[in-house]
Amino acid sequence: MLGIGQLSAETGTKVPTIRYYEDIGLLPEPERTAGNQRRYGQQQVDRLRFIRHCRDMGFPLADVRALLDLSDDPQRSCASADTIARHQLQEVERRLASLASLRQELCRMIDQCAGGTVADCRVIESLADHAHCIADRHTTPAPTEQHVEPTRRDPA
Amino acid sequence: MLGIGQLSAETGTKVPTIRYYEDIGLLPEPERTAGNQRRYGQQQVDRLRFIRHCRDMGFPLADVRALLDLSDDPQRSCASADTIARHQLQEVERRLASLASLRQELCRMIDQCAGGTVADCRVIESLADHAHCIADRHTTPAPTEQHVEPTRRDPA
DNA sequence: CATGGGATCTCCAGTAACTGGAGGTTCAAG
DNA sequence: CTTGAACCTCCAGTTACTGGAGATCCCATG
Repeated sequence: MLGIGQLSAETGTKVPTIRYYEDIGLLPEPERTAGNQRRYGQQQVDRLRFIRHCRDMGFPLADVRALLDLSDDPQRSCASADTIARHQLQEVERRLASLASLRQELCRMIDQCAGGTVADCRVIESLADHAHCIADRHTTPAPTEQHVEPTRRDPA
Repeated sequence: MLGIGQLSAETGTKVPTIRYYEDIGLLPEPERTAGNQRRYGQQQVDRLRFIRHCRDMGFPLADVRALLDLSDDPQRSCASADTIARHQLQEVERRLASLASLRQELCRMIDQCAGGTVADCRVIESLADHAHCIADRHTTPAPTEQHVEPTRRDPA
């Protein structure tokens, strides 16, 4: 049986995070010593590793929860697991694309910076000027712009 | 002069977000009508566009603040703007790399899913099994693992 | 000039996914 | 038996917003 610190070291998860996962019900309440300290067995280690792996793959905790429920019941069809993974893949590809264009724009900005004063700094200018802006939300004087679905909130 | 709703439409920024930026001091307090409603001029529009563009580029608000301070004072050297941008570029490239390997792993998972029950679902298994895990944090029984710098918290 | 409905106001609470600290208790080595 | 590291609970803070309640304002009609 491991203490919470050992579990933490074993899985690369911070101690408060483990307690947090327990609070929100991702990890079951573990056994306790007479003195009220948590003790974990191999099952918990595996479960936490599963969670971490999911998180590393970019799954939000809600998806992780769904996946855990799934894997707790091996009789069920794996269709939903597949769906979640596919959905996640789409998300990842969306982000890849947007990061790639972002990188391009950053490179352009940096390349053009000659190192003088801010007055003629290309970086600042690029940031202020939306002529070359790749994303077209929030562009320039769009006359009749409605809420085109912000799409904001990829915390990239 | 624009009302907050017009500014919102003009820049693709939600109204509460504009007020939030004002609260945290990114946007100066605007003029008000006799009835206490905010009115914005072109300067504010530009400033908010600058902010949005920075955010779209992935700069955290702290960096945006630094960039704004910089651009408010055109005499200063643009070295720090350049530094911030370069730093951001590194970050972007780091994320690109990690997303790319993530995509690979997701693809592998999905390819192998034969569509049966969870018991033999490759997706679930992949998530549970760390043999192929690309990231090596939180891996398997690493005997002496110290805090190798979590590196977690790219909210990808 | 009255009125009504949409836009705005402030304040507060909540989101995700943790993270950290205060103040107190327990475990295990020496 | 002592001592110091690890652990406990509770709570507040982080980032970057987002949403709702309840009250007020603006302005285009009638």
